[in-house]
Amino acid sequence: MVASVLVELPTKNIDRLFDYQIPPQLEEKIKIGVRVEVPFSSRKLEGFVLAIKDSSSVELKEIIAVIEEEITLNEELLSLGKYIKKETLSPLISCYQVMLPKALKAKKGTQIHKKYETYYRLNEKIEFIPNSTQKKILDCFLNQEVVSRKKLMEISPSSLKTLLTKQALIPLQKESYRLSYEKKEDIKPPLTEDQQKVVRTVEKEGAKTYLLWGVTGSGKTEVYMELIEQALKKGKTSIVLVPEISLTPQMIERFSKRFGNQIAALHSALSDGERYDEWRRIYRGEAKIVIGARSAVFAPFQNIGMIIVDEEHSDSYKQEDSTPHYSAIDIAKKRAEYHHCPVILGSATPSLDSFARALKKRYHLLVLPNRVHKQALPEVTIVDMNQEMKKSHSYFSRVLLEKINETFNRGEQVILLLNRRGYASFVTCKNCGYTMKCPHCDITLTYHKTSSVLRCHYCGYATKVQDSCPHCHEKSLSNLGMGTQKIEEDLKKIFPERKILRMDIDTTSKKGMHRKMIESFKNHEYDLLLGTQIVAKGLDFENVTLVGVINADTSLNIPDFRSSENTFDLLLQVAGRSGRSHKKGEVIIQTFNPNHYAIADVKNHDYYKFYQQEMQIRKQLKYPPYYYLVYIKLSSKDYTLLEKEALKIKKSLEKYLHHTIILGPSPAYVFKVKDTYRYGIILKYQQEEALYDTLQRLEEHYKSQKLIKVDINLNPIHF
DNA sequence: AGCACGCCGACT
DNA sequence: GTCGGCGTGCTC
Repeated sequence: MVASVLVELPTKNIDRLFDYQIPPQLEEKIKIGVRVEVPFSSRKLEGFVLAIKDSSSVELKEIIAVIEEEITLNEELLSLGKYIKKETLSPLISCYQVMLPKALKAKKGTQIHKKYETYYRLNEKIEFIPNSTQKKILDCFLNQEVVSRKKLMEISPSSLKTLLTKQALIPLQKESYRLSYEKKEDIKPPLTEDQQKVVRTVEKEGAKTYLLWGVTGSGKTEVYMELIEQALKKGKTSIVLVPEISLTPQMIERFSKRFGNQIAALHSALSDGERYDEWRRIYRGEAKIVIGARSAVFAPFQNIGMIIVDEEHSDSYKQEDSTPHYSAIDIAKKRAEYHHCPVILGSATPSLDSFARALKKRYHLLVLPNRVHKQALPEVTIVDMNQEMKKSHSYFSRVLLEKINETFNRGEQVILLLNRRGYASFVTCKNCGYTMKCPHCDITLTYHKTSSVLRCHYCGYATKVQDSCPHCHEKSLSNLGMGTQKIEEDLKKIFPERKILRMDIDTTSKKGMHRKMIESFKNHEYDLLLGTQIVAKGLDFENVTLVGVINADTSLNIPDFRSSENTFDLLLQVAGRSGRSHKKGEVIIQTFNPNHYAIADVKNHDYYKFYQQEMQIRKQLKYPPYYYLVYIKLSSKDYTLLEKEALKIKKSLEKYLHHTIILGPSPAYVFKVKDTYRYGIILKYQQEEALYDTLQRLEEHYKSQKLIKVDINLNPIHF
């Protein structure tokens, strides 16, 4: 017997099947979908068996071993991989690789395995005169005693090899880290009428995609849990997707209280061994509910009864950083189709895309218009910082300080948001808050320090940096910035007798720290929680009655057509942290753009009004959901070659795509990374028959090229 | 990704 | 002329 194996090479230039002889002792274990180890040109590789046949036309080597007998890609996942390949123009192997945890690479029976990486140190005994590339490698050892293989390979694989044969470098193995996780049990409250109505509708309507639009504090999680319970009663499993699991510890806690060890949580803090165990529990059907980030959508369940995507507007559901660039929401819908089950997309601020579909009845719209405890949504006050800055030179307005003080005196707690999204290099006026934008794309211009030029990285428009503001003519253009640390210090000076807790990447990076901080704030060990986006989402503290936003504007300045949407979402979400229980809540939003609709519409919690205004702009400027986008990223170490090739690609795209707007090539937002230059081409289209074939040819043509890399991202989030 | 093969410049 | 550096191509 012969097995056709899709080999797992890290590069994409091999994405095809190789035939192997199945040795008699493995005949029973080899099935379609299993992961195997095979010899491949003088070393071992892993791969997936995709076909079994009687004979082959070439001389064959034998399969070495089956890596994991138990967990295989079933029929559904095998066809899902092909679907992803088609949708994302990615190599098939990468589509299967995203489905299974890396931990499966561990041999069967390994519970905890340590991860090692190759490093090198200098061999002092060897002396020779290096050439220039070799010297670059040796220079890496000036500051460090050991340097990773990865880093040296980036300089020059062949020179590294030469140095190794000369024995100028000595290899050694270094260990990486791992983490852990826990669970407990509990009870449930009765559903409100609104919640019951939603549950009944889903029961009645069945297998559809639903958009659950529920205001903050309306109890979406209770609805999710009820729907999952219904699925459990029918003997079915459920998948719950959350944006970034480490940011939603409260969600996991509620689920584990209700469902105990029926849940499996897949989060980034799991060690490979733990992740492996969770996957086995899922595969064996011991776990019935999976809660996890994007990749949990591939949970290998047999009979799915419910798929939930919480905070569906979150950009983390799209895999942007590596191939395949898939959307977990699309995969969820595809899997739901297969299993004939509902998909619930939940949010207080649905993405424009989803809301537009709901209005067109392509999604079934479900609404939770009220908060659970009949509490009104918090009152929002918008503070014009243009006026404030003239009076006091502080970034705290007087009204914010007053309100903080009052809240403290009532024995209640405060959350302060420092909106740090968008601290990129854009130029803004300190006097009037004006930000330089591209006249063609309405996108914030990016400041390039080296050439002192402002550039639009959508279309390539460039202009010299002026020294005075074109709006108010003051000489006060700058790229401002302040950190949570500075604000924490100032707050401590203003309220010396109060306890202040700072939460940002710096303070929560340590394992378990985030959860611990949330606990202690909940227990009122602190009066004020100061943080970045981390404090805006999913947190539920009943004693918080004031939310303050120090700088609502910064995220408006991100050079991204979604910046208004992202700003509005963030503000509405953080506002929702206030007055969630029986006490009335308030929100103070400080801004230099009090009339911008992304800020003004937060005052009345008016999602629909914001939606309508933003849709108009999207229509005018030809952005989604009116137009589809494709981002083609080109990268190379050779700048001239890249520039030449980018223009060539544009020309050829123009030749084949007649109903598409082609922007660029323009330098990427981060133009040069590790000596690699990056260009981008953006496509905008509504209907383009030739698109798929053209992009496929482009991908095909460049996939074996070493000097130029082409990365195609359909419906991109970031550019 | 590795490794062989094969082409071109520097040196016994 | 040969040695060894680096680009090209193949891997069941």
